Amino acid sequence: MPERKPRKDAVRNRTAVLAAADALFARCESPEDVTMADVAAAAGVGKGTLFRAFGDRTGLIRALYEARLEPIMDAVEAGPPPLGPATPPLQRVPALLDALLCFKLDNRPLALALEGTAGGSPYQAGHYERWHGLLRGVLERIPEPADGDFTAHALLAAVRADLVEHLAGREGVPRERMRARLADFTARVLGSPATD
Amino acid sequence: MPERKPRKDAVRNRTAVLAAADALFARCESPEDVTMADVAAAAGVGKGTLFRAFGDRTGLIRALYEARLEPIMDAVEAGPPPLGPATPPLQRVPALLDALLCFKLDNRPLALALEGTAGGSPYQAGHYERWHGLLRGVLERIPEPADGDFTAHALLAAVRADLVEHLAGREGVPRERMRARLADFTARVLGSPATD
DNA sequence: GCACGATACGGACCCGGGGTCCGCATTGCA
DNA sequence: TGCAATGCGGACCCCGGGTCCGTATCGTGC
Repeated sequence: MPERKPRKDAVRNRTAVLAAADALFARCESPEDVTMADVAAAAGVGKGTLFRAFGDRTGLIRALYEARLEPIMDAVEAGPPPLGPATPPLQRVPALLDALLCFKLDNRPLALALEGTAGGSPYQAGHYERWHGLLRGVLERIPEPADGDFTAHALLAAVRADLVEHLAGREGVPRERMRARLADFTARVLGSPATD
Repeated sequence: MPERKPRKDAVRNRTAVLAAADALFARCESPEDVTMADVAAAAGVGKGTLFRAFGDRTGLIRALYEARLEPIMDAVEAGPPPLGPATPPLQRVPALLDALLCFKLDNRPLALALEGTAGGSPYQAGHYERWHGLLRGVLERIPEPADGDFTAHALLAAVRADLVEHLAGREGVPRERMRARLADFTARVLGSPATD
């Protein structure tokens, strides 16, 4: 498996496509009105190129998403508190959720596209597995919630892209308010009385 | 607006389509491999008829969903405790969520279809508004959760069709266990220590 | 610098599914 | 029984994801 190095034009095209797609998704109302042909055209590339580079639509979106998410994942896996692994669980859980929420607020169309495209649900998206595993692990280091597995699922559900979109986009809930609400909710789930 | 009564064959066809679609959705792996043409064929009807009766795919699914949901809605709006309006909020919230969970467990493909089809998210589905308004109203009658609006969203997110599908279908979590987990989670959100 | 195999390009093409249209059949009222 | 009005059906259109292959580009050995 010699992992032969790709041709120069191939990588150039790849990055061009990534950039074009990023721009298109950022400027769109709904992710499904960014078509593959659009992306190809915007990148000055043929559809074939696009599909060869990313396999299919999901692959493209995943690549974009991963690129954007990378810094956060780094911070989570090896960064300083409150995201990094050295953080005590009771602070880390809300920090993780807040980071996820902010990420989705900052990348609404992309997150929406990923969660809406990957086979109809985000639960086979790979990312989800990682986040869920992570959260679950942290939750299990505190005694309170009996079942870390389900709790992790339920907490992650509270920051799903379309809910975020609904609140932030449709209803115009301001960012800080959403963060506060989520923090509140998380605190309540963790058992510590927050506001009262 | 005289509300002219429909012809007899029209209503016959409508019910035939409903029945056929119901059967098809019940017997399918994923809702997107039930095609409109399939439904029409199974009902012994032309596509035109189908679209005339229901407008579009979403309309069909909504009609099916509503039919299935009706008994529960009745029980919620005018039934006895623990679902009916006479129930004290602290018991009614978990009862509502449990009912919703059970409903989605019993109608997995349908729920999946509805939440996955309606414009890419369930949040403009109409049903959602109702459930959310209801839950929010009940939540606001208890002092604990500061923001009933967000709390309602977050709790409803925990019983989303694709999460239910993921857990019950993919991971084979048994029904009673899911109900218990959800009850636990709900209790924790409501501030009352449940298991410990 | 050249020639030639390997690699990538691109856009015409295919396919499948949602949705439409209109000539024809059924209905139901006088 | 006759005649609108209403509904039927399936051929048809559109559009988007995905494929294919003749052609252009790359890059390596000489």
